[in-house]
Amino acid sequence: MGTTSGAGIVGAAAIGPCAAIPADQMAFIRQILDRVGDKWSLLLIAVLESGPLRYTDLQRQVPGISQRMLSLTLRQLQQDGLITRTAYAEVPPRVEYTLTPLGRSLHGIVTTLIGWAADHHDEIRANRDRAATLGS
Amino acid sequence: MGTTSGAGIVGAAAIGPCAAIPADQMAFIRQILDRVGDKWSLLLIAVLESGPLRYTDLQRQVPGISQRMLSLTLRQLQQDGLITRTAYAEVPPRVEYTLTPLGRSLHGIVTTLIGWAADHHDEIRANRDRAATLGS
DNA sequence: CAGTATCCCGACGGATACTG
DNA sequence: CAGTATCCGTCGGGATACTG
Repeated sequence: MGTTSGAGIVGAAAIGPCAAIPADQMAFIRQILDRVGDKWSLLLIAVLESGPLRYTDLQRQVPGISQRMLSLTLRQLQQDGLITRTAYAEVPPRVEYTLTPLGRSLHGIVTTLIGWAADHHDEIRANRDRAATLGS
Repeated sequence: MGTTSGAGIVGAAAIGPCAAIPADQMAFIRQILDRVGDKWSLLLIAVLESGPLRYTDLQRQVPGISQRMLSLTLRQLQQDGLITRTAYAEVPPRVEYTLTPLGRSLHGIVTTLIGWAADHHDEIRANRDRAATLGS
């Protein structure tokens, strides 16, 4: 599918006003979304943008993440081939995590999403507050 | 995408190899991610791309979503100002949901993400399977 | 330093039934 | 048609303690 699938979806939707995304595509969209849309993946990818980071560095740069979730998320990302883990056999053990090319290809989207969040954060906040006020 | 703030984040990250995303930005990035990264929001936005849809249409076009989650997600999206809800006082009640301009601005990102998912789905699958095999 | 192991709670979300 | 109400299971994920 390469660069065609994305356009394929758009194209399909453009065929008719009610053209749904095919059910099978829904399935793997959800799979990717589950991985990418979890609480920490995107944040870790965003933070890894600027270069390799060690376990402790990641923990420091992503405030609020627990050791458990850091380990878990890193392993998932690694298994999906989005990051690589490199352990150096040294006396104080050192492990570095790096984005793979695949991970870097996602990073552009992450950056865009973060940019969108930054741009519209205030607007969304306002809408949310306004809805809460009207609802009360 | 972001016209100003996004560049700001990128710029900040570009300052130094270890420059983290500021903690306060982390906070609202997480807020946006929580909303956008949940199980159904992106799918609903994707489906609403092609125009207004009614409750039942949405339920049909997003296979697997329960009435409960459809209602809940729609209300959240509405409160955030990403979609509008229009009820027509007719004898068979009719309600239409539409993307707001804000929602449409997100939709571009959604499409990109879905395109990415489509493009790299096979690759990720392969990586995942390979990791599972090696691990056993 | 770089993790793993265990406990545990809250929410996310599905199924079902009911309503204006 | 367009929802709401209720019940209930699953599991994401935090806190804490321990290990190579």
